[in-house]
Amino acid sequence: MKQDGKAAMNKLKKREALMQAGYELFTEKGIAHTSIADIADKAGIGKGTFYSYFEDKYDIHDHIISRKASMLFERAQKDLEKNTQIILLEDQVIFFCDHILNQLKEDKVLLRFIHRNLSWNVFTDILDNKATAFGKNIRSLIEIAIKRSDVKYRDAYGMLYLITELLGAVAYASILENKPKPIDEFKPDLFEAIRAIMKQRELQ
Amino acid sequence: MKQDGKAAMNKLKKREALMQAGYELFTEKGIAHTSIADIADKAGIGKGTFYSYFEDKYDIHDHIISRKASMLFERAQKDLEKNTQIILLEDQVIFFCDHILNQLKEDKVLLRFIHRNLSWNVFTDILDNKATAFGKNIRSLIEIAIKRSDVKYRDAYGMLYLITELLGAVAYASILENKPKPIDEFKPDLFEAIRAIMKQRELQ
Amino acid sequence: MKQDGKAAMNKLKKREALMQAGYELFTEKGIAHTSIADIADKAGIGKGTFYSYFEDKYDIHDHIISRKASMLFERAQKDLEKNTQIILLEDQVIFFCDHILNQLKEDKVLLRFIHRNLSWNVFTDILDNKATAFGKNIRSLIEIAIKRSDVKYRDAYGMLYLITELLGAVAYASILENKPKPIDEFKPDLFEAIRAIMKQRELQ
Amino acid sequence: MKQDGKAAMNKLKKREALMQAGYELFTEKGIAHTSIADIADKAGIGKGTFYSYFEDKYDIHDHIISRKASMLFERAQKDLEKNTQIILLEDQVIFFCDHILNQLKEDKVLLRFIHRNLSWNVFTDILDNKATAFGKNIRSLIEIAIKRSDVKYRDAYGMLYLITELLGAVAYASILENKPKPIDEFKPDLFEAIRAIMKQRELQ
DNA sequence: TATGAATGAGATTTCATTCAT
DNA sequence: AATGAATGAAATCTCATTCAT
Repeated sequence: MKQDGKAAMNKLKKREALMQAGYELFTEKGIAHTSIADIADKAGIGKGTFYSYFEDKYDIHDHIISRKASMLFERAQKDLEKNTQIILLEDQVIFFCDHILNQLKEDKVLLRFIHRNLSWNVFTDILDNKATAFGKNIRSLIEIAIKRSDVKYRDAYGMLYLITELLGAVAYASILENKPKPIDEFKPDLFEAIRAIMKQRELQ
Repeated sequence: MKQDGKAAMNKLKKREALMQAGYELFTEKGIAHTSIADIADKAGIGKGTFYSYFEDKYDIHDHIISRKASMLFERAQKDLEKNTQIILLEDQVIFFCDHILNQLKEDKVLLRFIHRNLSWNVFTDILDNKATAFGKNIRSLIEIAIKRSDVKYRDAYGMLYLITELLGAVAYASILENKPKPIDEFKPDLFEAIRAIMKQRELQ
Repeated sequence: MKQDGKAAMNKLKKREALMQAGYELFTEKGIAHTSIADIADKAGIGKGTFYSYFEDKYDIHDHIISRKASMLFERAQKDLEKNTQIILLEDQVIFFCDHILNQLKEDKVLLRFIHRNLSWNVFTDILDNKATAFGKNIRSLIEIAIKRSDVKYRDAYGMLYLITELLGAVAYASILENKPKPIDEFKPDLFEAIRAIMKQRELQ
Repeated sequence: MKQDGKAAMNKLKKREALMQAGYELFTEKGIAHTSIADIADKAGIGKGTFYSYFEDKYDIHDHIISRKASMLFERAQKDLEKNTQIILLEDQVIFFCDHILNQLKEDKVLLRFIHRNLSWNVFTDILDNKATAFGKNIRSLIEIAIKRSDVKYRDAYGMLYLITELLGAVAYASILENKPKPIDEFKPDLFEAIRAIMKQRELQ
């Protein structure tokens, strides 16, 4: 196990390269038509080497989803922090959702990738993910926001989960296929729905 | 035209056998690990014969989804029609959702199968599906319900789609993994969210 | 399972071709350096087809051993039947052993192949093998020989097994490496040893 | 020359560890399904380091066989020396064989390992093996025994080889599978066969 | 000297698809 | 029309060997 810093760094880089290659290929061709050889080739890494990093293509797929979804949330969180004038939790949630929809609209490849791959497990993974660029994980940031909020909500986490799922479920068809409407027309509906859900969970 | 009734019946039976076999295998092992040979074998049909019924495993998969989701909706619709005392559209929607959740709770195999497979396309397919047991398709039934309702809603179809997606997105983790809560505890939250969404879309 | 004669015949021929190819390759290069592709190629059969006949290369290897050892015994048995003037069971056994050694001396490839692969299981397989060219299996022929013999032996089958093992154990080094002596010099020793073993098991 | 005693000891220990690991793995999974990585891992030694001790897995396999077979013979020889009252060479041989069978009965792993791996070459290797715990090698001990014996045998070494082979050929199926009989029932037969072989080679 | 990450040749294995029967 | 044997491309996966550290 004696591993100097350089070697460890190199391993991380290779892992990164594999995930990036996998991400591109999975979105281009789908997991069914992507082979491990494809991924290794694109990453500039030997085929056999793949197996010291991931078990199989489903394993790397899972890891990429967590990673990508984390980044999505992190970026939204980061920008939210900059907008210190948004005070109400309800407004913060809407800002967050809007931010994510905008990211997905800009990065349709990403959208195609995480589509229908958000789940409760991934959601909690993200919340607790220590491997973020921030010092703090997202869960603790959310906790702070909930605490600071004057308005309190019944089971706030459950509520956020519900909202996340709704967002994920709806984004794909709207952004990529304009169904039932193009995302910019759909947003008002969606945000109203989200506000309605939150309102109805307000305590007192 | 030289196809007698018996032969046609036989063809239908084989198609049925293939779909049932596919349904079981896809649920057990996932589409990635199910081969056409597996399906044909389980259906007791020659491998080559598969191709006279479906193009490939993705084709049969799509058909099974439509079929299963249709049945899910049909049963709920049927029971709804029996309960003539439920008059408000909002209550009808809740009844419908509850019915579907109950079905999925009883038939976890079905849940596992349709999980992540509902989409706008499937949704509209179902609405227009002529191959139902009813004389009328579901869309026309919904149209009638909307027309009869005293309360009118902004973009009723979009609203129903939203609700469907929310339902599908949330059912899996709740029923199978009790996350974030067991479905029976989660239902009140969910139904309140749905009512909130509807309320906020009421016209006038 | 409806398989006409022609198709069944064809399957048998393919099986035969695979076994012959396997036999040649295993003796040329050893099992470790023979791949399934090699075998299929040499047999003029698709690589994938191999798997409808045998599980893996160890499976076909076992089948070839049984087959080849059977043939070895069958030929010896056949020639023994022709020599009706050899009456004593002891002489028949020696004739049998001599015949086998001669066959192995002539067919060193075969020797190399069955070397250290005779075991009690293979031995009994051979005795009961119905798939011989004869109408009768070897066991029943031996039974007849034992019954006819005036001299009776204690546990005749165990005795034959012992002799077979001794023969198999010794043949390789002697025929192929002249160790401890060339086979023709070694035979007298060996046959005397066999006669000694038999003598000492005579009853009465 | 700059190799101090400690380093040399360490090398020996590693060699030992590799052989022990190889022994266990070869017995468990067979040589075909054991990789060099497996052996090095189990020995707690780097994969690359394997190559400073052995050429490949066949090389280490050979060394283990010699080693294990040597130990088997050595132990039998040692105990034979203690029993000074066994005077006749024939009795000594039987004692020796009995001792070996008992060892194999107690150590079925060892039996499984050396099964089908005894050969004339291994036999002579053992006889001349200088790397035994004794000061003297086994061959010289046997020579002494032969010289001392009043009864003389035709080609004594060839005779011993024959007996060794018979023993090896028969031990496996009898001890592990009780075929054709459990070893304790089979022993009388076997020993009588051995005595018969020896008797018949007595000179004068 | 020892290590183990990396390699890629080559082995095994799967399976969609064809096609003679 | 139905079959399932045959195919071989392409996938997965293994592992002996090298070599920078």
